[in-house]
Amino acid sequence: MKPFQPAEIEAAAQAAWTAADAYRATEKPGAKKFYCVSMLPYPSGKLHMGHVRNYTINDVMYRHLRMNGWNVLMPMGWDAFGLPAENAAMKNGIAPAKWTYDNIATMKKQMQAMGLAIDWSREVAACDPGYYKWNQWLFLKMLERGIAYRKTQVVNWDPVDRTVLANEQVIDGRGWRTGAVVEKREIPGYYLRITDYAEELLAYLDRMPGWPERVKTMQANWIGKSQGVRFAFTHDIRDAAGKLIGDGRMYVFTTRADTIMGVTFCAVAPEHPLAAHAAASNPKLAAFVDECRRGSVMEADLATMEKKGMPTGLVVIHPLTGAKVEVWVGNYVLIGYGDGAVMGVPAHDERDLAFAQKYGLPVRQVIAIDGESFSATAWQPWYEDKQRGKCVNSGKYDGLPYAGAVDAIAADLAAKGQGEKQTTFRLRDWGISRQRYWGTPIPIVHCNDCGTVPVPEKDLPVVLPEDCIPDGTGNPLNKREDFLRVDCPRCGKPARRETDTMDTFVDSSWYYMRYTCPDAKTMVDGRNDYWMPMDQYIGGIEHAILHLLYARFWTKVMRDLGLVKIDEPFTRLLTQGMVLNHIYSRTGAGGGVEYFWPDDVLNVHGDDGRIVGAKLKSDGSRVDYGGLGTMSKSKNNGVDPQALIDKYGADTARLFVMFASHPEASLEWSDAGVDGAHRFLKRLWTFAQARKDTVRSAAGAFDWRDAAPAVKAARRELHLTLKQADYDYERVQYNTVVSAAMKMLNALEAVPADAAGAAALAREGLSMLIRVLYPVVPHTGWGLWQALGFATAHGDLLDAKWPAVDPAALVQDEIELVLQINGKLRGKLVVPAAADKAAIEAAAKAAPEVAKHTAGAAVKKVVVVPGRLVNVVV
RNA sequence: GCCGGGAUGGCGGAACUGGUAUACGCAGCAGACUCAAAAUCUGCCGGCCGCAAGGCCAUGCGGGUUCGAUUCCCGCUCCCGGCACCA
Repeated sequence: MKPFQPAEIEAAAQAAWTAADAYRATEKPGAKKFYCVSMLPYPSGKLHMGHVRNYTINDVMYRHLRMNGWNVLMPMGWDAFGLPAENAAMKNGIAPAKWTYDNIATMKKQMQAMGLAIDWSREVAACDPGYYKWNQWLFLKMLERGIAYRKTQVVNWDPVDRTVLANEQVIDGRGWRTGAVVEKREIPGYYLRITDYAEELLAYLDRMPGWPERVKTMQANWIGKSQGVRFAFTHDIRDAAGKLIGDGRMYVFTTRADTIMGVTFCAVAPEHPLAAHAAASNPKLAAFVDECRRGSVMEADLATMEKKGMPTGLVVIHPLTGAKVEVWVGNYVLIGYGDGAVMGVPAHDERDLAFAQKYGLPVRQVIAIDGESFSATAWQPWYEDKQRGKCVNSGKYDGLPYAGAVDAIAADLAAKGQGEKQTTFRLRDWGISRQRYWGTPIPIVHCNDCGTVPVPEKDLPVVLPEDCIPDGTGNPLNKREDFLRVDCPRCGKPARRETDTMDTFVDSSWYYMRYTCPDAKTMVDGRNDYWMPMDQYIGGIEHAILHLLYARFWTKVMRDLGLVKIDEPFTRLLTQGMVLNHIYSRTGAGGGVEYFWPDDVLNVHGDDGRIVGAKLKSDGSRVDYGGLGTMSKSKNNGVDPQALIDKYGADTARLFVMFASHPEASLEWSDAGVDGAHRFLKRLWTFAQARKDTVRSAAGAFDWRDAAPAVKAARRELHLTLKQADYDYERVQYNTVVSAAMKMLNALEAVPADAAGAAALAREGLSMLIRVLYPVVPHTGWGLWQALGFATAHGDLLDAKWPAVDPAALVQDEIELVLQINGKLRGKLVVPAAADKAAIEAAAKAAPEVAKHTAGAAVKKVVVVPGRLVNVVV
């Protein structure tokens, strides 16, 4: 008997697939096509568990659908531009290009070792000029149409390295390399008008039944459509030249126009013209404005920082009451949102109340709710309740509910020419300029005479030099004269190339279309119309908002340019959960943090059983427990899939990752269980080899009516389990598909080998089991299919027909119902399968358990759920 | 802080539309085989009480709806993801 040797089987299976060019997909008009894509990986060095999980899900889907007759395409590519390559370059002195290409080679080899059904003829890398040329081309089209435009953006500035920092490079408000306090700085950059598509991006969410509700909710909230009122406070504040600042108007936006009568102060951003005006004659205020410039631009930082303010000494006039309202500078007011100024209504906004209490500002109640009392000092959530309140202390608006008050107030503001209703979106335009080297060059030339000039289409691509090595002090392209020097496309005089590159989200916004026609002479061609929209997209939940929203936007722009005929790119979306592992660290005396590999520590538990810390196995010294987090190299908590593959083979790794949890749930890593997965494969292999001759001899037809009772029971179990597995495949719950395969083997093993029909059942059962499990463990499936001689009967397993449930195998004469009394399980009831409700009720009333537990009390009600249970209520 | 999600035995998890909670596997315990170990096989395996029959409790915590709640509703706790320059 041939022992289970994964390395040998996997090599043979992969060689066979390669020889047959088994995964090359072609456009077959008329055939039912299925286009499934995994979010393309960043080539960080080696595959990690998240990749293995992602691609295995995709591969299982591919093989299952292909066996069910679909024309399936599964491509792969590389998100090859990005910051990590520059970081690696700084650390190792290797050019980002070389580092990236080396990583791609390594990771491609690992994917091939996993046995993934990838059509490699369609491979795309974002750093290939043949790809990013089309980023540049579409950018120029967007410029022509006004979808792309230039304006200032606020960035994190490291004053020591004199460079722009990514949010990731800011730690506790300081630059990660220099430790210098980061400053906000305004610089020019290019934006894409995603806000022009906000309405459509929101509306189409309702037409996307194949997307998880949670993702659609997140996107809808992110787009954040809200109705409100934009209105002006007037003033007579003039600059040094005597000119009215802002034409004497300070605009604010509010979604709570019904509370305007409760305004007791206003706050403006530190960069607001009124703040600048006041600061010019007030050194203390100038110092405060300067202080506000420090810190990062991250929203999470801004939202959690201490709210601070300072009075400007300026007043503006309330548009409805005519009252004077103090203007403050607030560090929490952002110049980039709306008009950079907000109204303060402490009585009905929790954050305004905190601010008012801190600085002794008045609180004025203007909304009341029947039955609830109001306190100007203690916050109650109902103060913010739009639906229950009515206006009070609001003059002519008293008694109006939310909607009525908003309408009346908006009308009065409009009549004065001081305000109007407005729909706003939380969504902001997409800033794509990055002051970094390793990305798609933005195809713009700066000319002293002509200003910013687009590169003509015929000169594309603007090729990125591949031999730069960044040193952390800014974009190395600024030192590359051969790249910088160019003649102005408009006037022909010497000019200078733009050195900013594009956000890597541009690369990932349309790569899945280039897969369909990687050699097209245009951005996409007719092949794209065959494969798109994508039938199934699979990737991490962390991409639920940004990447997916940008890709949807990009698709709509391509549609409006006539490049594609679709409105949405992804029909079905599967957001796989994160692969998590414990994080252990220790902060050294110098402030540096050292991370420890989870296998090297032992947990220390607190009284409540929670992990409170850990000890190093090597010397028993204490390390801190940092909770669960995504596996990452920087946290030193990654599990190397290659080690699993080397030790057990790819199929064990695939089986374990699929079995460990539901694809959409996060997966808490644990080494235990990998052995179990391997043991199961070995058990299956051994069982099938032992039945080899039996299976081959039982090729003829068998009349199941002649089977022994144990064989009939096992056959019923097999077909029931197959039915369950079919359902689980359909709903992409692959963990229970694996369970189903295990149950099938358990059922087959339990049948006595000499029972009537045992040989026929072994043949039918193994043939079924191998096919059901094949998508998960294709190498083992391939090996067994051949060993049992099925190859000649069905052709190659990859294109073998999916097994069918035999309804006759499921039929039974009697069924077992659960007997409940007052909702508690008290016994079982066996009734004929055909029994009707009345018969079941009668049988239940006659059951001894009922007499015992009701103790003669009158039966009030009997609930009968056919096929499931009877509940007797007394 | 805001938005989204999660919590089920010692562990990973299952339970489809409100209907037997803990399928399947891991770990553990006992036994078989073996000189022995490994491997393999068989059995047991949520907690408490009980000789047993059986009973009670249990799906993060506190309430509610229902004949019946892991599932629906309200209020919490903790954890995870995202927050626009990590990808």
